[in-house]
Amino acid sequence: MNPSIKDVAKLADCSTATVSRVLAGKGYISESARKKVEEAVKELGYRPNRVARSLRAQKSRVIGLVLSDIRNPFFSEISRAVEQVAFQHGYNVLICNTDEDSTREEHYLKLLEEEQVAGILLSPTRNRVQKLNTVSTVPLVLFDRKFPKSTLDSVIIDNEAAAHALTRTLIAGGFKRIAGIFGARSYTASARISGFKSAFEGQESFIAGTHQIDAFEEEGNRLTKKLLNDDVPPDAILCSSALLATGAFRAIKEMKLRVPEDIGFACFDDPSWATFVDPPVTVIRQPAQAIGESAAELLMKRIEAPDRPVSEITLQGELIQRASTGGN
Amino acid sequence: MNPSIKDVAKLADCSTATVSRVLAGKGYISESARKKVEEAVKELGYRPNRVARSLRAQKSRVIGLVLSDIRNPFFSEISRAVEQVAFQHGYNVLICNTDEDSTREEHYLKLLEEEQVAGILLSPTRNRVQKLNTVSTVPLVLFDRKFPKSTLDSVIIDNEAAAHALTRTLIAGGFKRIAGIFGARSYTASARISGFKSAFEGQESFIAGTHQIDAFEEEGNRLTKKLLNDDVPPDAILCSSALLATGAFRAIKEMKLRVPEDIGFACFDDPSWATFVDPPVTVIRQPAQAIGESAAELLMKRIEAPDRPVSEITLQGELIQRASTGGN
DNA sequence: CTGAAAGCGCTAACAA
DNA sequence: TTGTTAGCGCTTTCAG
Repeated sequence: MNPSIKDVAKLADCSTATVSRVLAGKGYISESARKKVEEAVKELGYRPNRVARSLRAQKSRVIGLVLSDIRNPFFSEISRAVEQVAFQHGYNVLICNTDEDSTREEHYLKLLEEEQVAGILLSPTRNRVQKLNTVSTVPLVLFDRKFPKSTLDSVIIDNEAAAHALTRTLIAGGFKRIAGIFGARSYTASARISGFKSAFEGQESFIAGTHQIDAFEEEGNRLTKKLLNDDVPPDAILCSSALLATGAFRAIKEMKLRVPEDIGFACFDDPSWATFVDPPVTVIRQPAQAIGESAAELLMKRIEAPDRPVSEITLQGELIQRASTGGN
Repeated sequence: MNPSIKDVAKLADCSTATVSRVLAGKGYISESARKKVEEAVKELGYRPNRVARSLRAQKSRVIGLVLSDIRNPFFSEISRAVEQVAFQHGYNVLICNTDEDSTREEHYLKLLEEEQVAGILLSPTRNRVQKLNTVSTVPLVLFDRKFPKSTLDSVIIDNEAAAHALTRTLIAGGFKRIAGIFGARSYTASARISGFKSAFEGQESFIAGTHQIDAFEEEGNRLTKKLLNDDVPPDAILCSSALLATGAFRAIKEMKLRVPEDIGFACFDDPSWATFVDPPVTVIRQPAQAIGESAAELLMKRIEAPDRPVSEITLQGELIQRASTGGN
């Protein structure tokens, strides 16, 4: 058994309250007492039991970060930013991965609340608002995705504008039949689809299809092959995430098509390979770090002031034009 | 305030002990009592406080997974496997990201222990065994990396054999001056370096350099550019991880070199882009899923039987030969 | 079959 | 400046 505060008190010949005060560094403590306690702590290798502490305090210095896909570099980037901010405020971050599975999301949300975390950062998998009732008592900030008219803090990018710009780049490159591949039903997907669609207004190009699938690499690969084997295949493809794009770009290469001559290509996120494949890929880079930081800061504020007004922060994606969209 | 077990007991008109028994599903309970309690639970939306439970039980149903780099797909793959196994055994997984920073590693190890997790899975950042004294009381299983002569369970791949095979492929492709880029000091790096070196025995090719750097994309990029700008640059590069490889391959492309004509290339892990870049890259694919599963299973066993003998599981990497190593 | 009571390790009143 | 004490929410003897 690990030593408890009692053991320390016994060794330092004082009460547990004194030990506690020394540890917390508050209240009045004599120099001699402090010294004795510190020695005892060191000698026993004492470390406070956070579970007891949390039970007592009815909260902990831990926040939960619920990611919909840990393999998505966009989310890992965010998690690093979150950790950084949290650390500065004295919080620790525990990460949960839902793999876009709303059952697991619910499970983790419950777990985190039952673990009495101080707050939760979430990129919700689906559009079902009821879910969030399960964590009603815990400060919660949404990032990357939000709900239509929710009363929760959120940090997202202007997905509609970004999708619009990306699609327009493809149109400007001379592509006529553009297929869009988006993640499954979510606020983000809807917004991007709006932007995608609105980009065609008053243009000669048209939509060759708007697809929503699970945002996994293999799904993107499968669908792309299917589309390109159609009787009238699209002449350009837009993917709404790095994972989808990886699968799609692989499909294009597997089918020995040339980009942009045979097929145009553009995607969200800035996959690690986007600059060194042939040709480099036009992308919307999401300010992942800024998103993570803002979300974490918002959560810290919400924890400290649960009744503050709701903030909805919208950041802008950055269009990076490369050769895959032709034109220029 | 969330309802506590007392509230449930009051509403169900029984003692907290009865509620607890119903919840745990053990001990003798009358049908009528069970029903009343279940109704009360539902009505109040009661959810047990895990912190209190853990404090009482002196342990939790949570295991910690400490990753050295959450952005590395190899680790995210592992984390998914770990979660799957853990779930089957009724455990939840909390992920901590150290970014190869041993201070943060230590921090998280302490945190997890203080949070009374049931066990920890760790890919240790550095070779300092003392560190692990800080978690001496918690069941701990190492994966991906281990220590020379430790008394801890571990799951790794045969890094020496894998590096040997990968290097031999490069040599067979006719490359003469091969540079190896490895992650910073770790058991894994050492083993791979051994395999790298031993591959040259009795061969005409020789080592153009054995480099150890932080396993980040930018580092790989920087070093590769530097190497290729040398007076006598290497004619092939071997990278010991996907992240390093991404940076290195990007450097090669940025310098407009042709692979394998100007420079040979091979790496560990199987980056998502390895099949569709020009040319496809020869790799050692690590059985990430198997590693994660084995490690998690080992941990489950260790938790249930703390005194069982130490297991060291070694899996084999798979050589996937593609065009970047020339030959054939 | 059920309830009373103790106690996990810690902190915060309150008293001294 | 320090100690005593109560209690966070839960489970688990031990009696009944």
